[in-house]
Amino acid sequence: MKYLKIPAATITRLSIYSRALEGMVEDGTPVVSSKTLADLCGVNPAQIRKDLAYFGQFGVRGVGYFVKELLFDIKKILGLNKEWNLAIVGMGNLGCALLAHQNFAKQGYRFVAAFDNDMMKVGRKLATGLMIHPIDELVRVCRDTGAEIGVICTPPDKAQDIANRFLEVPVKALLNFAPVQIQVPDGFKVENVDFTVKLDNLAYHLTAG
Amino acid sequence: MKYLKIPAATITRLSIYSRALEGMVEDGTPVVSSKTLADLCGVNPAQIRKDLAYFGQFGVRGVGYFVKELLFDIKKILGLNKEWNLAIVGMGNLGCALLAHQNFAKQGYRFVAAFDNDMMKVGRKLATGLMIHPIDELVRVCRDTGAEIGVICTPPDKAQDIANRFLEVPVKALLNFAPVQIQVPDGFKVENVDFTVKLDNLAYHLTAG
DNA sequence: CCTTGTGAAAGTATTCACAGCA
DNA sequence: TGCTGTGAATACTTTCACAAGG
Repeated sequence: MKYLKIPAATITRLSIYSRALEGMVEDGTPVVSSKTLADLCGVNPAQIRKDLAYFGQFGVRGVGYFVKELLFDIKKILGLNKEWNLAIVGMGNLGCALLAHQNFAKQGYRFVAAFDNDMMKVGRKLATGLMIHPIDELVRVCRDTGAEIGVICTPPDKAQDIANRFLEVPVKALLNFAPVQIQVPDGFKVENVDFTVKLDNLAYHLTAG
Repeated sequence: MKYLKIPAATITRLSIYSRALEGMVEDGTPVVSSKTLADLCGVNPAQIRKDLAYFGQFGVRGVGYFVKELLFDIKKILGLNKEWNLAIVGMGNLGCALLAHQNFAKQGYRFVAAFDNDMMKVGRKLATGLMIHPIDELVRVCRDTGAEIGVICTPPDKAQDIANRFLEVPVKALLNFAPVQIQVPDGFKVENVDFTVKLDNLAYHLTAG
């Protein structure tokens, strides 16, 4: 496997392919062509083949891809052949909902630490058995629990400060639900989840599209 | 304003610019250069100028952009000079958290209808005064309440069926939190919010990057 | 002198089209 | 024959670089 810069969009699509493949495993579909998978994921078949080509050869000419094998290979590419430990900050409505959400666990993401600055919440035990810590203890608790990915669910004005604490752990990857752009040094990575940005796209589409 | 196909990425960035500009309005910053705004949003200054150029001329040479004016103009471009009515389906942890979330209201998005198939939930009144309806009533209630954007928070296997009902209303824009690709006809638009896709990106970065 | 607005250039990403192989 | 793997072609995006203008 020779080195080559992989487009970020390719990684995102691999993730989407894996969702579709998981569905096929459940249905018992043994083999799939790039055409069929493409239709399911709303992309061009050549796109799928190109995306996979960055990492090797996974198919059989004239046949297609073996679903289970391909899923396994994609998960391995993405680094999902291990569990990842998450630490979450901001136990408001959204934070609590994320903690309880089944999808994370299903995909191998596990919450190992939770934080909030509200003294009414600190010390409370969650349904999962997780205890809420004050934010001052973030660095220590993250180190103790082996947190690898930080999830930020605080109001926007707190987000950068929380991020800075994570950098100190160091936790090198952040999932940010606050509607601000977080600044991090090279080597760290932030993914933003901003619902209202998506809604704005829809609003634009309804207005102009 | 001459016609030209606008990149989807441009719309997403406009939305991000508007978040930064909102912050500046609060701080009382009167004027901003493309350079400063770019640093704040993590993009190239020329990118900002190009994005805006699709829609007209908004700046003053040698000076920059008047923050309030630019924010107003961007919001108008995005179609945010009106309120948008949302209908949400699936009142689990996530659905309830979204309903309660302040950001939506702040950005001019208002929930006007809520649905669930769980008979324990149907008929319950939420804190916002909203009543949970059974999904069979989706088409009627959406028409009555003037819902314009549908929000799907159901498990993945229900998502396409819900989408089909929305199409019938017709609600032409959907925000989908279920980790499946939803198929819709031309003219309809779906935006996906999949946390685990974002997490997979982070996992890849931690593994390979 | 500073910063916008914008053609032209560079850089990326996607799609085509077909050779290669089961 | 059918579908993958992939170079070549196309399309799209971003960045550069500078003229225009307060």
